[in-house]
Amino acid sequence: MTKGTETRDRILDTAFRLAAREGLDGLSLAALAGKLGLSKSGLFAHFDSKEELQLEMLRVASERFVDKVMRPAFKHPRGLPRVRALFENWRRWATDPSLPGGCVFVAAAAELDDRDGPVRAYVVLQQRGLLQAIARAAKLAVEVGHFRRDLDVEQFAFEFLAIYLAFHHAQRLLRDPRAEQRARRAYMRLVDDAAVRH
Amino acid sequence: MTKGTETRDRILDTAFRLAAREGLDGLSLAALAGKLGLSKSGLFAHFDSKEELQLEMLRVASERFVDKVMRPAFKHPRGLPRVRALFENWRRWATDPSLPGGCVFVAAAAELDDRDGPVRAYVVLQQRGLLQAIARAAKLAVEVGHFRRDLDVEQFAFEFLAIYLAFHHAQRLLRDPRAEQRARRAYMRLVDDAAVRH
DNA sequence: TGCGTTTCCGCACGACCGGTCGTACTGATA
DNA sequence: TATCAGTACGACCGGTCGTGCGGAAACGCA
Repeated sequence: MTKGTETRDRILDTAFRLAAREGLDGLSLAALAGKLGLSKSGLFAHFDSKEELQLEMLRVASERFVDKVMRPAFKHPRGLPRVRALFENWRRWATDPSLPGGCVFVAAAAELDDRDGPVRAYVVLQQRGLLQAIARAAKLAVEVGHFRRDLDVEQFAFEFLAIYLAFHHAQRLLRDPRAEQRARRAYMRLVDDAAVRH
Repeated sequence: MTKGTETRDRILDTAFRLAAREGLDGLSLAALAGKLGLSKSGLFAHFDSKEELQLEMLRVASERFVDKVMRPAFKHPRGLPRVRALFENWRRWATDPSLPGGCVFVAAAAELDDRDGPVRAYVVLQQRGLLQAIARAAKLAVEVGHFRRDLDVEQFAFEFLAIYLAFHHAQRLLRDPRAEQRARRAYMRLVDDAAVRH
């Protein structure tokens, strides 16, 4: 039991890294097995299908995301500090040098947007949850008095996500050295606008 | 020569539509040939390699983009009307029902962000040009007195693109019926902030 | 009408795809 | 010691991928 789950974890971890670079489809069983020093069939002993592997890998990615972005942010006090932590953690997530290849979910989102099936459904769920979490943090910032009372928190979440996507785009595709600065300025503008008028 | 270029155009047009749905890699010669009523080899007679086909297809996509988004926008008077037209045309481009599958460049951007080669180089060039065009339109809006003089027009372009990417995300992946409204509100906030204080 | 070029097809290739097969070694249980 | 689930192996399946080649049909000009 021990050895099995350990190998399974290794598989999912490697799959996670590989998928960030190659995408969900680009992740081939042969390449994954090769990188693991495993045979394709040895790999397959742990999963019923490639789709199941993709799903499990995305679940692992979600856990990591929660561990690295959400949970640490929610340890900061409600309101602006927490929103700021969310932004910084998230920005770091997209450029984590130990996890090269950018954000799996950004890649998956583009790949899956016109398809159907359980993998797409999972990514949609994850992204909706993410938007809700941002909106919740914004709502708390309203309640705590950092943001104005008439703030549309879902609109806030939409624009928050927008900054992240553009940052990812500028950083990974365009390799713009000013990407981080641009994202931070956009974030400041967003937060300034949401803040209570003084 | 006539028949040949005509077929070539048909190929590129169909490739363009297909690639929007399937991505650059997902676009397979067999599927493309099938949709064209051509054999794979007959199709291949027009291109030296798949990579060349991808490049040519992207060039066609760029032309279409210029035709449908940029050129009509630049017929509007300088300043706010032109910026607004840019936004509306672009939004329409991403949801054009006659071109299903979303924006090719968004799909390509996610696929190519970690690779190298001429296709990636072309997409990067195209995206940089796009950002420059937005920045130029913003600069004209400054000169015309619609935007404030201290506006960072490149920052404006970054945030303009951000809204588009988030709109694409919300529309195509999340299928959020409020996507358009969200994008428009974000646009208004961006333009309000860029406008001259009164 | 005839001829040369353009355009396309049939066919085959090697590589790789996701997936299955029977097999064998391991360590825990009985 | 016998049994058996867990784990991994190498060989192999049918299929699809991009690509190359030789020839036939259609075209455009004389």
